[in-house]
Amino acid sequence: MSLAIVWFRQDLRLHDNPALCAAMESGMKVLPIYILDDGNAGAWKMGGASRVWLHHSLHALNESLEGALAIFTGDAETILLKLVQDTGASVIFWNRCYEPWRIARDKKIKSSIGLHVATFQASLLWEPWKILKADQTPYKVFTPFYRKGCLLRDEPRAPLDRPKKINLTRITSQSINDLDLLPNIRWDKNMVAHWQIGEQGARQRLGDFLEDGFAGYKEGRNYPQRNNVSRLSPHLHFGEISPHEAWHTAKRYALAHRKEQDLDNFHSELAWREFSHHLLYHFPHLPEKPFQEKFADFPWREYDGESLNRWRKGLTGFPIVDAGMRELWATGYMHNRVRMIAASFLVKDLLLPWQYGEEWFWDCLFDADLANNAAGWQWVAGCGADAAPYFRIFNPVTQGEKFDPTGAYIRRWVPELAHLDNADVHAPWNAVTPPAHYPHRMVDHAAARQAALEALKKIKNSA
DNA sequence: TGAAATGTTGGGGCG
DNA sequence: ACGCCCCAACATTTC
Repeated sequence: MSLAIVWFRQDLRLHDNPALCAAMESGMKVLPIYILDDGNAGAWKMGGASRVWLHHSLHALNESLEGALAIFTGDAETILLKLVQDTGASVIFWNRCYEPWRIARDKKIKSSIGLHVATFQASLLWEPWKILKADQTPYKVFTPFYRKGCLLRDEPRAPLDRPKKINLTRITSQSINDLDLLPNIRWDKNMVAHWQIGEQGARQRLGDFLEDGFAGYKEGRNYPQRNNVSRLSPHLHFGEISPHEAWHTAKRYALAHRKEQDLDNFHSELAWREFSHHLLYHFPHLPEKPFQEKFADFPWREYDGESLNRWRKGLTGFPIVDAGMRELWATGYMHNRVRMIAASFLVKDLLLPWQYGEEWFWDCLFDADLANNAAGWQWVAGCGADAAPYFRIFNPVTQGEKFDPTGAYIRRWVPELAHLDNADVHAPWNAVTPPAHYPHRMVDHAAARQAALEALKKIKNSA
């Protein structure tokens, strides 16, 4: 009986897994594998938090596969060539990935492996190369991308069922623990307690979100202390649940509960994820270089380790910024509204290059995703496609008052401020007795805003 | 998926 | 009664 290899990558699930289904339908025995391929990732080797998540997610997947998941580490091409030779496998199935380095690597493998490779769409709702404007160039603005490019095409396919019985085969390989994904200093333990990692947890999370937080999503998703965001991002990144599943399950729920408005907004957020991947696919330098070329001359401040560290550790003296940075440190996640505020502070108040923030998020976020992270940072910095205009500068006090009106989010993550009343919790320097153990604000926002606008003038008129 | 500065309007206090 | 000022509330413009 011939053998099919199913190469799991960013699709660590059994439900709605087209590569796995195709392998099943082939009637062959199935060898499921995972390869940790750091060498080919270049500068974008997985960050610390991502590795922790991966460790647990692989364990969960392996359990679903009755312990049959074979583990390898090293150059994927070398490993696959040897594996095919050793096992006599006759076909490889995988679901497509979209980071530039993975595309290049997979393309190379396809041409060198010498046997049939079947690849599938599983991580995106629309393939980036299919969504083009009439002139065959990629969209650079979200709304037409989504409304004309995506919505006017076919609706995303319905998710596939989990295969009932998989004809698994086992080989000896490394174990997941050999991958050394957990840190030596165990900072990860409290972080993972906030999550249920793995396919089961991902499906549970979607269900809980629909029950507890979907109604009022449109409005509530901006308020970090509320339950109105899905928190699916790490699960989606690792493919523990597919975007198709999220799209259709939310739709079913929304139609049954008359929540069409919230559905539109939730779908639109899934589409922002599509848009980020679309941009990265068509503009592979997105993680390194400003999308708008004139920003190459932007007068960023010199590297300043002291300021950068205060931002990283949540010691800027601006409560909403510090709360976000500490939420990130403690949970591997930050609410989206707060990401925008904290990111804006780094690039506009501190005038430090967005790439510094991108690197920190890459290392700390459980949902660290090359496309989303790069597109998000460029958006905030004002140098991205369809970006916020540079002069749109967030005021951390105003944003805090608007989106955390009771200060509940700030009090949760910055306990030094918990005793302040609502009038002072967003601007503790105004308190009659400022908190003793909280840093004074590291910049004057009004002055920092002026400096940022000054800096903008230097590039405004260049092409 | 901003905020601040500037402009406009209209009600009320007051001489 | 009337004009004037003040200023909150809202709208528009600018960065």
